[in-house]
Amino acid sequence: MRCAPNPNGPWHVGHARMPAVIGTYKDRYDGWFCVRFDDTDPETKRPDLEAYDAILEDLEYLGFEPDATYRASDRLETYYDHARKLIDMGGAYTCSCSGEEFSELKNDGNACPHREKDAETVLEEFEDMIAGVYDSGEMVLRVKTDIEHKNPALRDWVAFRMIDTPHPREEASGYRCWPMLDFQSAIDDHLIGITHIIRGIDLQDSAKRQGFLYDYFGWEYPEVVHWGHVQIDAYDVTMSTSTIAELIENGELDGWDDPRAPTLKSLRRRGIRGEAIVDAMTGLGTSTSDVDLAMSTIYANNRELIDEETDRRFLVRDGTEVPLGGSPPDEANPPLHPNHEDRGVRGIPAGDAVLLEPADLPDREGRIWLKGLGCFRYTRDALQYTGEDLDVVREGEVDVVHWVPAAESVPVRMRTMDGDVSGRAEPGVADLAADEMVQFERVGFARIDTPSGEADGSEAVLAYYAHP
RNA sequence: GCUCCGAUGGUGUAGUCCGGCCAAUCAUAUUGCCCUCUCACGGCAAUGACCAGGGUUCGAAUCCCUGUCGGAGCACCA
Repeated sequence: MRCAPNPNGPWHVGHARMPAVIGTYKDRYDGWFCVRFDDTDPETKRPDLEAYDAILEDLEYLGFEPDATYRASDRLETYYDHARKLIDMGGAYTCSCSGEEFSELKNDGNACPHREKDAETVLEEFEDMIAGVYDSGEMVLRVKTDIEHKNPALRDWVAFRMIDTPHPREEASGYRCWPMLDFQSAIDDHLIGITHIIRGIDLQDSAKRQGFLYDYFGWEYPEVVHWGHVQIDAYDVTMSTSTIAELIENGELDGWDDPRAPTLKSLRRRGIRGEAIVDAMTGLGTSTSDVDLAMSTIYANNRELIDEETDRRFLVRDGTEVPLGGSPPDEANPPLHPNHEDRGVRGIPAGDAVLLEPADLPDREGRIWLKGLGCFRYTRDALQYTGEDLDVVREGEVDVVHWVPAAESVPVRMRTMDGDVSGRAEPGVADLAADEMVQFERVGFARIDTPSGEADGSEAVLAYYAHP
């Protein structure tokens, strides 16, 4: 099987579907899969030189390693050779009709005058195309199919056209005569030995178009499955590489890994495992109708992967400072993980005042349980320690909330899909290393991106929010 | 206009080929209860779907027709 991306940027979440499915099938049925960059349009779908590696990196993040990697732009001579053979068989002709002219003839089921040229002339003109004698738009090579075919989309389609703009890859920059996807892909799929093709419904007619080529060459066409488009809820930004690139260009997004961007790099930075995405994608199956993937499915998968191994911490967002009174304990020692007492506890000094999330501030004379510390009554703008037993929590009389000391907490900047959040975390968070995951209790899972003091000019720990 | 394709709960999916075991599977989401010093994890429960209408049949989610809705192609894009 193959994954044939157009290298025009790093992958968005939807791109994960192809490797997820074919990679999973490969593992299940002892198969083989390659990545083939279909970079045969240096102009309208101009490849981005950095995208080749970016895509391979995204693939690695998802947990797959291709058995081989190809670039169509390395293989022009192969395509030319097959075109020559096709011309010899009388299966193609050079055509200088304008797109409009031809389209009109074609829609009426009429052949253009160039269709009946003899193979020799066609070959000569094709060699001129390769030599770059023509300018863009002057000449194309068409595959002779059936000009009266009931589906107009299949009638005498273009196999090669002239493009004046040089290819961005230096190795391919000399070519001017480029194959269209249907020709390139058809030849490659056979030569590479692809047995099964999965592609989008936008390419529904491709197999039928390419079938004419396979018939000329006497080849057998691979099995094809078409699937619909995937949409993902939870994002304001469209899943389109060019749209995302534009938003980055004009500064609305910080980059491909901005948490608001629906890209794999973004999910990766938030600490979501590739496996969680792959499982969600394979769960979509391969139906031909369009599907909506709920981000909550990816989150649920990820939570299952990381919950047991992720330690707990406190983070208070936009904290309100409240003084403490009544001689509470000096320090709280909640466990690092409630299901794993053996991992030990964290030490959180209480100090004279704490920060609470505004929504957690109790009503006047109301009681609240600061987790790990004890029960307090909110009186005269201060929290007075009541010394009550944990039973008040067990009885459900008092709500348990998270908190941090006002003095000894560490500043945190947490980037989320909905914008940045600033807050303060318990002291231990300052010692966490980059890439560690934490669960901020009652807030959610997050990935430590940059430890305190390491970010440029910032004392704050930089974290990326993953999900609840 | 011409040509393809599709339609199962909020979302995804199984079942459709070879009609009965489907008063429809599983997951996720939502709600409630239990557990818990987290609104995490875990346990239990509830809500919730075969696009519509005809036909064939003893019997239709499954086969046929029509309609409705949705998607795609008819590019010198991929």
